[in-house]
Parts: sequence; structure tokens; C-alpha cells
Amino acid sequence: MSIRLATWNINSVRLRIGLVAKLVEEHSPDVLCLQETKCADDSFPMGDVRKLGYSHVAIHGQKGYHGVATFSRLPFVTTARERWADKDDARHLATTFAAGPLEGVTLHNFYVPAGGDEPDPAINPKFAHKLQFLDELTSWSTRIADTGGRIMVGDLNIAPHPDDVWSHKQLLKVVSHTPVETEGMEAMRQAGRWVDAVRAHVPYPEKLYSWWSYRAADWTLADRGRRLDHIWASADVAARTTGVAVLREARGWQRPSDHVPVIVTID
DNA sequence: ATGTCTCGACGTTCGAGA
Repeated sequence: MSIRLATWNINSVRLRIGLVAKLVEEHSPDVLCLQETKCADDSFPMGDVRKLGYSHVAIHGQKGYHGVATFSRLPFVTTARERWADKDDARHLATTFAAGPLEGVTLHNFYVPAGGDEPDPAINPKFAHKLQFLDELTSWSTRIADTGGRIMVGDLNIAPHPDDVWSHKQLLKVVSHTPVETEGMEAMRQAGRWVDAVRAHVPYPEKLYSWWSYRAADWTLADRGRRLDHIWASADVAARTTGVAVLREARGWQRPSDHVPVIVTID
């Protein structure tokens, strides 16, 4: 039996619950991780999620900003909501599958800080926060590097490789692709012995994006995208992945999120 | 590439965050 696992920055789950339903109808993920849900836990559209067939739901939200949620058809037993970078701002959720093909596997759903506009931690506290978050992810990855059964997904808000952005040269000073971020992300990946499950199936140098700005008049025209949304796994789990899909077409749906779903299939 | 979304709030428009 194979499992489909999806991650998607939905940019308001209440506004786009219809698009979540469309994703489920068309791609039927067994596990769905959302970021930027933007609502408090008591406002979450839980009834809609259950109607979509997810009887196992974990949410970690707050009013207005950030927020993550994990839906599953497979039971999970433990839920952790860790505190990162000295803030309680609803950016992480961990669940461990209790039965089925992924039994014992822990899934971490992250929404890493965007980091503001100015890539200088001395003058931009949001960028300093992002770098601190990245440092903590690296320390955490080091601590769990020797364990198997790990998946981490989410909007990591960094496009790590020159072929993960439309123009490496033009984005070197743009937050999401600066050297301190891309090198930090690679250090984190190595510290945790994480495998980039998406690039395992769509190798470099093929261009691959998961986000296109709302600000472009026509996102398809210049195709100025970035790959900010990721699925990483420990080597044992990565070896079981058989394919990935980045749903570029979802950027053209009615009132879309600026991010598109990324899906991995695990045997 | 200063453009477009979403949210909450002493709201009918604005500032903040992305």
C-alpha cells in the first residue's frame, strides 16, 4: 500500500477550505500538512476537514497569523507543539503515526518565518528571528540525526539552490535566497542527514518552484517562482519514496494561495 | 519587482505581515 503525503501553504484555511476540498478530490492525499492557516484553534473549520475523510487532525494555530495543521487518514498518537526562537507563534506540529504503513514515523510540519524584506539581522528583527529559527533547526537536526523514521515538511521559506529560483543572480540579496539562508539550510540538512525527497525525484538542474508572488501581473508570463516548500526525510523513509508532484496548476485556481501543494508518494 | 493578497481592528479604510 502506498501513501500520498502533501504539504501546502494555504494562506488562510477558512478562506480556501474549498480549494483544500479540490485538492482532496483531485489528488486524494492520505496525509495533508497545511501552513499559514491564520486562525485560532476554536475557529478552525474542523467539520469540513472531517467531511473530507480525515478523522485524525492536529492543529496549532493563533489568531490572524501563521498556524499549521496536519490531517490524516492514518491514526497518529502523539502530538508535539514545540516552541522555536523564543516565540509561541504556532509554527510547528509533530505527529507520530500509530498504525499503517508509516507506523512509528514522526512527521514534522513547519512554517519557518519569512524574514521580512531587508536581509540584515542587525537592522531587521524579522530576519534575525528567521536566522535564529534556522540555527535551532540545525541544533535539533543534529540531536535526531541518528534516528530513522523522520519526515519534515512545510514552508521553509528558503529556496536552497540556484535552480530553485527563477534567477539565482537576481535573488542573491533577496530574502529567501541569500547565502546566509541557503548555506544555513544546507548545514541543517547535513546536520540531520535529511534527504530532500523532492529533488531525489526531480534532480537538479531542472527548475522547480512552489511559490509565485501575488504581485506579478501574470504569474505564468515571466514564471518568476521560488521553491520554498519542501519535503525532507531520514534516509530510511526517503528510500521508500517513489515519486513527487508539485501542483503548479493550483496557482491558477480561483482565488489561489501563492504557494502550490507538493506531494510525495511513499511505498 | 513597490506590485497583491490576508487579517484584525475603536472598521466602511488602514497598517502589518507575507
